[in-house]
Amino acid sequence: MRYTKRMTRTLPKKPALRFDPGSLAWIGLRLTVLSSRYMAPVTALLERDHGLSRDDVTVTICLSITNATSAQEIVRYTGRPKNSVSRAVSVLEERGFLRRRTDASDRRSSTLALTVRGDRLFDRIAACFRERDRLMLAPLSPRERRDFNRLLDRIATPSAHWPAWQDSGTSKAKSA
Amino acid sequence: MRYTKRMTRTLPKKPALRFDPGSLAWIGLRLTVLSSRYMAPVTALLERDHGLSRDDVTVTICLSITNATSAQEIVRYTGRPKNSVSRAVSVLEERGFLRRRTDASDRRSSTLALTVRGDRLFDRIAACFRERDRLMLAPLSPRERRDFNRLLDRIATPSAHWPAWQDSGTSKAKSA
DNA sequence: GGAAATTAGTCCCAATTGGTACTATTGTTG
DNA sequence: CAACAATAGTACCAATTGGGACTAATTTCC
Repeated sequence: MRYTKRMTRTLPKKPALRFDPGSLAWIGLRLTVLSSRYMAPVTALLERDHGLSRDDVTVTICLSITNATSAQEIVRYTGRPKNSVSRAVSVLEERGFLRRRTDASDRRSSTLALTVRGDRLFDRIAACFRERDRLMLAPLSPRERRDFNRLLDRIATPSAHWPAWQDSGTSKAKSA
Repeated sequence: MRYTKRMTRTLPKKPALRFDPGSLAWIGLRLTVLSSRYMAPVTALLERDHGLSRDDVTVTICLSITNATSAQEIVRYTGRPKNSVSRAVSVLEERGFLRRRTDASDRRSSTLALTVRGDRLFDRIAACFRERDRLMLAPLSPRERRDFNRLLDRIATPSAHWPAWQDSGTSKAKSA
């Protein structure tokens, strides 16, 4: 199954997989590849057209589609490092996309809320995602889409409580 | 990293979603969240226990489960920047995980192949992924797993040819 | 009540990253 | 075949990133 060096010039060589995709092997990796193919153009476009970093987008979305109202909650929900979230919040505030109000009941934290401009920004972000969703789901029939969505949900919901690592026998020794 | 057993005052507020997960809304985003919950512990563990960067892992996997034999093919397959791939290849070579041989038929490029040590490294990487897959698929029955896998494949296969962006009406103007 | 521990958020800075320019080699065209 | 274009891979370096120290506010525990 090796490529012969000769024909490599003209063909847009596509490394074939060495395992059966019909099997469950590497399902998480394949899911990750899919996710990155899905996201790359989205983040590229939002960066190019609106100067938004990945975390800017994450924070904006998080404030719109979850009930998170503080930086800490965004950190917990997204798993991003807290200084990155902090930075994104500052940027979004400077650019007038969100307002920060010190929480009266806990003056360490701030209550975050998108401004009207922030809402409009979110709308544009959401449009990108919807467009991308449409592309992704194109190969499936309406019924298959519902099935896929249902199964995805069954997997994704518990994922919030997955252990960081279920410490199987893997040794901790750092190999030289 | 456990939460304190007792959170008397501070409720472990979990930002609830503001949309129906039963609907198809935000399916790509949910998939991305799942992917990052899946991957984060894997990359953390491989970094901690073996000093492997994300790209080191990517390259090792790519050389094992695809037919890629050159840096360029890895670039094309993974979408990673070529200098990152180049760096990873150097690191893996220095550490004795792969061997680089100048391609006789095109002396610009090198033929890459994992060494025996590289194969063993891959085995350890693969074990991480399998463990993670097991966790991910736990909520599904055998039949549902096959269904999910089938639908994922139907989506993921064409994703290799998705356009970077299908230039919908979105303006290119950078909003002030 | 007060010392100690915990938490929200910011700041600093070393390490990583990835765009771009560059070298070397190969392909292409007249 | 000379000149030019394209490609594989590396080097350079500016920008981004994220770990950890730090401040301020709050909770816990005695």
